[in-house]
Amino acid sequence: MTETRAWTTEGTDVRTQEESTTESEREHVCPECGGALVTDEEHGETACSECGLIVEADEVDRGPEWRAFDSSERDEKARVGSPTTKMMHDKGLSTTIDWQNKDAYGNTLSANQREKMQRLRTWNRRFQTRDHQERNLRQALGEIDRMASALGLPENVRETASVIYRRALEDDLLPGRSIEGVATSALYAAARQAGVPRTIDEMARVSRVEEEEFKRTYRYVVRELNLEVAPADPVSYVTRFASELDLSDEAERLAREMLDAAKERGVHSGKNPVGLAAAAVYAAPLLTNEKVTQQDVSEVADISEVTIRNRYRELLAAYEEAGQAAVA
DNA sequence: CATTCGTGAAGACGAAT
DNA sequence: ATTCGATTTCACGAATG
Repeated sequence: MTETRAWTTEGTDVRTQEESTTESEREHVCPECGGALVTDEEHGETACSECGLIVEADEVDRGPEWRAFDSSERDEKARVGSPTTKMMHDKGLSTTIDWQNKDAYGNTLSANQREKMQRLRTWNRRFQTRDHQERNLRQALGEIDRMASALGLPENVRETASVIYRRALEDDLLPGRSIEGVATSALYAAARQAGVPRTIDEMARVSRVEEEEFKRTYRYVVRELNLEVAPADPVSYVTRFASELDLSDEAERLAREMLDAAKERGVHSGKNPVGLAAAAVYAAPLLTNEKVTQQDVSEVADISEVTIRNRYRELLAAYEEAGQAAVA
């Protein structure tokens, strides 16, 4: 396919052999016959002008993918349009309407016509912005899907996330922020709302944005959209942490119990729920004589050992209180 | 020796101004 | 934008088993 291209002259390659030799660079010489080398930018090839040997062929071929053997066939197969550009979101392929109230011959339009054109401009602008939002959305949804799979989040969470993202898009929250960041935030919020929260660290690990940007964007999105995201329930982390630490069911049950006791006593207000969950997952095995170090829990939960210590003191206190209340 | 515990300094965050 | 209070983290040393 590529080898024959050097000899064919069909398609949009209307330049003659002489033209291309004069306008192209010829710094190199053909290794086969010593003839001048010609770079054909349109087909992404560098070929010898004498023997046709292709020296470089792995650049982008901008020529047509079809071949035509006479002019009628060419008319049939050719698809027309301006060259594409990366400067515009739609690569310049969409309709544009001139601002001047002139027709194609330069004549001024009637008032009636002018009004019509004004309406057309309005609609055309709407289609273009809609178009670019569509692209934006598609990329974001792809990202949400990718991260959701990486985090093992179920389908309904992805749907919630995409709804949140759409709202962000409609409320013009995107300018100045990355698609990635907003997508990550939407997924994080959705997971929390669905009661299957992931920690900020887990999110940041699968996201393509830095943790700092992610947190900033998340706060912004929540505030602007008035999202109601209740503080995560520590209990929702317990199962995951417990299984990663190979805890017994007994210990896991105990951990939940302690968290419930703590919740009733309002010990958890203002504290990082992850830290509380970590403390419970550390404290429970102590009571069931399983060996789990603070360091183990710290690694699994991404919480410092100090915080585990602080929380678990409070947790034990609350649990004992609750226990005595139950006895009394 | 490993693990746990407690502390003070420092950073980060949200709220209020 | 700054300040303030609460929380979390880090680094360290001491205590415990």
